[in-house]
Amino acid sequence: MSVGDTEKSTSDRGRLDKRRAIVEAALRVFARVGYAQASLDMIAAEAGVAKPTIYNHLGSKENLFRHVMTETAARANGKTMEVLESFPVEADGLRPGLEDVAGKLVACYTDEQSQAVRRLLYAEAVRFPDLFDQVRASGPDQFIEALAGRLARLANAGHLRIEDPVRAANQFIALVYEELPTLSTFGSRPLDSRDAEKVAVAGVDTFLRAFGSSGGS
Amino acid sequence: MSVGDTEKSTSDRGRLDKRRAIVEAALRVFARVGYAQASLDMIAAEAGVAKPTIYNHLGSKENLFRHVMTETAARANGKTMEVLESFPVEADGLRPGLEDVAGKLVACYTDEQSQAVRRLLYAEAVRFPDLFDQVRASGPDQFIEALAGRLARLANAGHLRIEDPVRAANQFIALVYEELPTLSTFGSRPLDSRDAEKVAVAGVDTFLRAFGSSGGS
DNA sequence: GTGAAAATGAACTGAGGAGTTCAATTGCCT
DNA sequence: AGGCAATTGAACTCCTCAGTTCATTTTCAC
Repeated sequence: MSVGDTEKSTSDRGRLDKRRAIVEAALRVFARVGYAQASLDMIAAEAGVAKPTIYNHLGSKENLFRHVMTETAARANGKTMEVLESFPVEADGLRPGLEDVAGKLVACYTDEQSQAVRRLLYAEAVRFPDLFDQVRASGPDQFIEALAGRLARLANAGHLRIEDPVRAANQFIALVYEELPTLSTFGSRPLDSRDAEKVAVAGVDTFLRAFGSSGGS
Repeated sequence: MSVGDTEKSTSDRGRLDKRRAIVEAALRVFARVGYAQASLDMIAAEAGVAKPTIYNHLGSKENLFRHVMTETAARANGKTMEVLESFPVEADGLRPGLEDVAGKLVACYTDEQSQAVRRLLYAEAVRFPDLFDQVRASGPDQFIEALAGRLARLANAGHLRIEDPVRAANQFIALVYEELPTLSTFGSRPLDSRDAEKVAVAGVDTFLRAFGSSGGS
């Protein structure tokens, strides 16, 4: 019966909206109960859609999962790469600049969808090893390279003392994220944002103690 | 559902060799295919045991999984704690001492069973959140405390400049493990031990650049 | 309006697996 | 050798769930 469609935003409503609703609902359900425990009836109910519609759009449970993962990961990775746009390029304001970047990275990392995808990828790494590789290649690997480039520029200008930029990039990430995964039980537990901020600042501090060229401050 | 367990679950019931065979086989099967995909028929076959024997010993699939996880985790955690026994206590030989510890920690981390347990815990964190907490509390959390204590002693003797030993301990771990999880696709891929060793040495180097009190080297 | 494409719901199939039962057998202890 | 507990295998119950079918209804484009 007449759905009282509150939103008929654009032209192509029927099919595309259903598809988006399905994908979004699927992410929520997968994140909540895991791949194996998620039934298509659950997802259909959560999306407000009939089960055959899911098959019309996405073919199979496995394919739906792949779509959800790659799509969400791509969005999350995009946001992470954007963080580098505010990466400091001069010695002036280096520390606050790095702290800013670190804080934003932590925010990206602790983003709900981002954590959900990561957790699901780890969880299903046995079942979908190719998915894991694909997402990592298009995300973290590229990010590390980009970050290494920024660090190398700073080192080149004499603002940091770094021999191996890729390694330094990895260590920057490691220090900034530090124990976030354990703190949040891999995303299955909320994380206090003040704690996260402290970890990020402390990570930057240690990074600068190790790699800073001037006094450090 | 099942029974009032008088909870002599661990021993007493049935033959010991059978029980051990079951638990060992279960770990292998769970690690290979994951919890949901592991059927008790598979495990029974792998253990060379009849299916009812599993129920005789361990009651249910869920209980079997819990036993396997806690038991294996306890063994792995024990080995990790042992590493601290060789932790350096003097400035003399500090760097090689730390490199030795770091190398041993990486070895513990990359141990096959240890990785399997970690992967399974992450994978099933949604289904068994309490298991995750339990294992972490009896393992990593205690280890961090112990490591912080050792670092604090070194700092107190003036061999390191550390304000917050717990944070320094977390950062030590973060630097030493660095990107091991991603390198090995969370344990689902073999890891070159020379790479791992390099990561550990580089981690110690950065740690000492940040926290060392003398020249460092 | 009208018709085609899409969505719906409900019922159905088939596979796979947890957990149980039981009569027959094996292993162990004395 | 006798006896008891543990083990075995096979068949069986029950349930969940992916994926399908189809007749009916909704949606949208023209």
